Amino acid sequence: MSAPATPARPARRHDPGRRDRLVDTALDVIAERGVTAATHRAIARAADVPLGSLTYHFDSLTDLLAAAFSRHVDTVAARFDERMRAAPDRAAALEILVEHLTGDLLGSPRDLVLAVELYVAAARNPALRAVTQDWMSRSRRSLERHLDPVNAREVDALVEGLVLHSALSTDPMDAAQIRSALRRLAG
Amino acid sequence: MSAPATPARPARRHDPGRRDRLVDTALDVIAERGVTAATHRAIARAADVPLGSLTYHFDSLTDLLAAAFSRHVDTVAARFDERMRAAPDRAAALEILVEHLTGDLLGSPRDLVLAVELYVAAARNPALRAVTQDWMSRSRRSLERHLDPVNAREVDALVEGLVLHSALSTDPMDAAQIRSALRRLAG
DNA sequence: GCTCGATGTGTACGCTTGTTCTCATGAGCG
DNA sequence: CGCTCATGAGAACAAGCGTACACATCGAGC
Repeated sequence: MSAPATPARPARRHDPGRRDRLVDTALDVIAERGVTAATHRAIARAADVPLGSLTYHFDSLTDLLAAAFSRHVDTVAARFDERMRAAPDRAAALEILVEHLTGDLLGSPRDLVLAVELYVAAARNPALRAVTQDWMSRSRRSLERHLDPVNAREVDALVEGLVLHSALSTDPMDAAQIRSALRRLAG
Repeated sequence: MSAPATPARPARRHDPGRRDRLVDTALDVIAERGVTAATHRAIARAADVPLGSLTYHFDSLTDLLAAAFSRHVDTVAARFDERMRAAPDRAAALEILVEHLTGDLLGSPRDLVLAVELYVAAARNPALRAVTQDWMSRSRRSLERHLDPVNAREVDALVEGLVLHSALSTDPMDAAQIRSALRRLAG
């Protein structure tokens, strides 16, 4: 046998789009095991690429994490803004927000975890704080399509708290409770 | 000279209360440099004790961090509950809450940072999640002295979100805004 | 078809980490 | 006093980390 039937690694020389794939894989690792476990080696293993490949494509681990979070924020913020833009009026906007919270966010543990992990990472890493602030400002701007700036800020804070509670508490609030609270605060 | 004039370390053999001091020092390190920087060595250096002393007094680093956060939660929760207990009625309770948020929490970066660091640590460490849940439930119970359970929960979520925003955002809300939002939600 | 620069690979280095281990010490008790 | 054992001290270890680097490989332009 000059060539093994099933090589352990497919010898992926010339792998265009690897950079992109690394960003996605990094996000997966963060979601599954947390930002502190998102090491070069863990991401390399998950993406099935050699260790050196990471430092070739990204100057540092922080760069890679920033790229990953940045992509995630882009995705979520764009989706949210699209929905808010489609709302005909304030009442509809609030209902969409409830749907967004209870359906998407609380429904998919992944996004919830990623949100908290971003807070975590940003709390100590200045390079990632820019991503968090981008997220906060885009979220607020979306809300401002139907709420005045001050109110948008209040609602945003409540949403952030609900997310945190849902992630860390044992018994999260249900859709009806969230709707009721949002209506009162946005009243 | 058989004995140096100023020994680098006072040879603190028999140091009763060292365990307590280690817990406090751990909290200081967490507040100043974050929970990820709170290593055995960092805490030992800050407390001016040898490295081995930490694993002697605490089975593991997690144990030490849990003890530290637990003590902090005790302090803050007790202080908060005392104030809420002293409130004659609902309106006064809300005002005290505003004071608590704007004065104590947002006034002292230390408590704010510790709150976020606890979220961070609990997000990944199951042993610390118990401390977070203890904090959340005590905070809610204090609020329930003047608010019904459902409302207490809503207010608690808003407070959590406000804390997070204050810690990570560039322009925190002022006391008047916070008061207004709390009044509306607790209405 | 050859060269050259971009990309991929694998190893190594220096460092920090949590934890363990052995030995020294001295306070409390008979 | 003398014993004993909880406590203190400091060195050591294995593991994991980010990063750097030397070498292989291949696509594209001449």
